Amino acid sequence: MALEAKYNAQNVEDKWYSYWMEHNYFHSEIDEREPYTIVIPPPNVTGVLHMGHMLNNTLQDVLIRRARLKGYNACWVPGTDHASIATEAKVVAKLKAEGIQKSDLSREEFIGHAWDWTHKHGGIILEQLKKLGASCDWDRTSFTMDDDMSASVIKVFVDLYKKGNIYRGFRMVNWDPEAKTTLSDEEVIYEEKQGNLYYLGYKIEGSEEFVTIATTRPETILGDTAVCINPQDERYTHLKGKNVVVPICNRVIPIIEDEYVTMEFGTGCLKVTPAHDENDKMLGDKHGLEIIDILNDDGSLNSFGMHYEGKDRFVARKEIVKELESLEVITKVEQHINKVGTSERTGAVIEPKLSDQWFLKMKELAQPAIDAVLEKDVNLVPEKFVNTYRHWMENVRDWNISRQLWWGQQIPAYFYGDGKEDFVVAETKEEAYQLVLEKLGVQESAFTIDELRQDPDVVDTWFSSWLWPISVFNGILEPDNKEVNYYYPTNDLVTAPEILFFWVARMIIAGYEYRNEKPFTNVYLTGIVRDKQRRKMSKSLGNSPDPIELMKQYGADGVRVGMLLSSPAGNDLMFDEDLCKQGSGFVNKIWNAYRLIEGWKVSEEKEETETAVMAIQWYGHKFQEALAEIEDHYSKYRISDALMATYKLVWDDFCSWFLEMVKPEYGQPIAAKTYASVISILEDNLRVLHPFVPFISEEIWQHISERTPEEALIVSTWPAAQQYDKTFIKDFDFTTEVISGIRTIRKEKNISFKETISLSVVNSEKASPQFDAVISKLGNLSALHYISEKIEGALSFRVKSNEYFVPIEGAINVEEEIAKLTEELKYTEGFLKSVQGKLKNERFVNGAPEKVVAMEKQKEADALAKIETLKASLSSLS
RNA sequence: GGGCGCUUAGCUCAGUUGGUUCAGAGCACUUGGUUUACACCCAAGGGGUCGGGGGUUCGAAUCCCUCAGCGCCCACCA
Repeated sequence: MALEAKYNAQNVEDKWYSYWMEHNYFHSEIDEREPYTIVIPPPNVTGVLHMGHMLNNTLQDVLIRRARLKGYNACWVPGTDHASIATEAKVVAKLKAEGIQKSDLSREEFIGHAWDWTHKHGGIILEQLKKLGASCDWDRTSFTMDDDMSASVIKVFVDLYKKGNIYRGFRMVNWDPEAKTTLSDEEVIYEEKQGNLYYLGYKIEGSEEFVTIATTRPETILGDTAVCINPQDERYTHLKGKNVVVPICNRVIPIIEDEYVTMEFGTGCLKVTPAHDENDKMLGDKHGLEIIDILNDDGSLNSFGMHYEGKDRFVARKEIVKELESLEVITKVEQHINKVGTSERTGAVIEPKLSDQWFLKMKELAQPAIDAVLEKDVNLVPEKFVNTYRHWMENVRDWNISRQLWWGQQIPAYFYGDGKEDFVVAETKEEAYQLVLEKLGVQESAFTIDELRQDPDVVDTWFSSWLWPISVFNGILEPDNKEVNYYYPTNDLVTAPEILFFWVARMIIAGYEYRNEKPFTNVYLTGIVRDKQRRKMSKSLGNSPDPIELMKQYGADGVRVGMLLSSPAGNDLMFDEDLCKQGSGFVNKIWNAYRLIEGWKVSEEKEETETAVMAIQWYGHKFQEALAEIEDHYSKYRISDALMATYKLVWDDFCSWFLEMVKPEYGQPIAAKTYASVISILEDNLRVLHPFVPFISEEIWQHISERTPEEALIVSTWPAAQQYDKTFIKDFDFTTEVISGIRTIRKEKNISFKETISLSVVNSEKASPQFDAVISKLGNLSALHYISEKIEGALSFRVKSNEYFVPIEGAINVEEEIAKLTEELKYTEGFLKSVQGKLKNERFVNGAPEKVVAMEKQKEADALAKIETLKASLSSLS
């Protein structure tokens, strides 16, 4: 069957992906082999594939395919995340477009819509991953809202509550007025925003005097319950113990004293609004201040906002400024840059808000997770993230895990009264009921189960995904099951540094808490995919190419290579479509190399050529050298370097040198023995190529000969490391220099590559003649002579101290030649001078290691010899 | 404000404990080449005071100090 001249990625890729699926190669089950496990960072269930996923999953697939070839029981668990807030926001928006408000629906109805949405859009992203070639064990596909996953979350919640790690607290939390839910500290993004610092005069009670405070949020004066000064501040000594009047609402509030106030900032006089600022809350608690919350859940002002009631906080701010101006209490307005917290999901400006929420105590839980990373039980790659991780973990604050949403695991807390402590936590309502009866010490008749009210809130999405490496193997509900015991801990985790705290750190915590063991050994942190202008690729900027389109254009193999070409761990990837072009160019190169081999006629009678014999020997060594380098790169997770080493091995060494050497003369057959070696070498190349370009490698592999399903490349073996001869490689390198010299002469003198020439050498280097046949073939020589005297008037070049001559009638330009030689002489003399300078320096001779001194001496001798020959050549010319 | 990291060829980056092969790779660029796998190709070639300055050393891209620029993370300064 003749091969198509042009490689059709689309057809080939679909064909082999189906074949792989059909034969279940991706599926893993417990056996006697050592497992190698990766759990996918579950993408949002309703998300679509973006460039970050492409990078991430290409890396994971490279790792898992290589592990599979290395004989591990490779298991890559795929799945999706229900993404509580993100998905709920999408569903709310969709319903709104249909004229339905969330508040019009019951919880059950809304969740029904959410499931519809999930079923409709969910899993698209997983289908897209298949296009990329992701060899996930699809039988194990999990979803964080699967029944067993949710049950695991509930079990863990109850467990942590019982252990006293989870508590309910009335605390200052981050409130997203758009999603109308609280957020964890990690979900708040601080952005620098240009704002104003308003200086407001508060009238001192019983006096005509004013005291000036500075604020960036003038609307909050309606919630002020004190003004605070530093007791050290002599400017305000006279105010101690007095009261002031808040403008507009005319509330009388005390002046309190606290060291907390920075005298240098603003006026050194601080207004205290305990309901709307964490520090103010702290002051309020300390000084027993009243708490006045002026905001509704949607960010509009409530009745404490007086005539601004119902107006959005930002509208109210503007209008209040106007009123304050008219009251002439604004003494100054300064431009002020401050950091404003915004919601990671909705972008809304976060309001600090006091409310009852569920919190997880982190400090104790974090300790084993800190130790694990510091003791390198868990390796972060690159290592620079260890510091960041440590710093965060050592200063970790309690985690607000409740969300005022419906889409997610509902908190298993049941209320039976109106008191702060009138609740129980249990896995089921029935258990909760029993607990309540016990707690109250009453009979069933006194309190019915229907009177129990489950907390309407759900847990943070990350409170489910932190169990992911355990729960995908059902290790929470059945801690001693065979699967989790076999596959856990997993080997590698590949993810973005953005979620180091959100997810990675918490998984490590959960791992130690629930398995008493790390969840994975290595964490490979990728960079962010950016465009050429270094902007992060995002939907809103519209600067992200569509991965599916890219794969159509360049083939999945091409895009994989493109993604990997420039993505060192932890460094951002400056994505450029040209990288994919380079990738598909590489695929094309592999394809054509195979077309060449495939087209040869094979002859049993024909003898192996000397060149081919040397080529096969050399490539054997070269391949091993490259393999060692590739392995080294892999071991350090330098995947792009491993790819580049493979790229050069295949393109330069295999195609440009090896194939050129074994290639039979035009129209001639190739010796059967040579052919067999070429095929074997090609197959080894395909094995190391496979993790990077799975499709074309399988295509060629299967085309080489008929293979049974057991013999597919995907489940074949990684080449074994062997001893190799470095000297042999070095000698060959010398040979390539000679060939380059011949090519240079041909080019300079315009001698066609088809025209044979004769070469003579003065072999001062005593170079081995073993490669002479190679030189003859690749240099297209008519003859190769060893001579002892230089040839006058011939074209010449040097490799080290060897001199090569190509006698061509009248081809030599004496002047040019003299100029060239003079220049080289000058350079060599300068070089000699610097070497001799070093050798004359006693401190160098005494201080440097012998090896280095000997080397310098050798350099000196070489230079002297070279100068001799150069001078001789010059004198013969002139 | 605290912490971490970066600065090497036009671009993206390697450069392991200072010393063979230390100034490299890929891409881009220049020049020449297509009847014989591939123009998504072949061959040859040009290109960098290793951010600036200072120091340690016989010797520094590599170690120390300092300055400049950039990036990331964390932090409640109104």
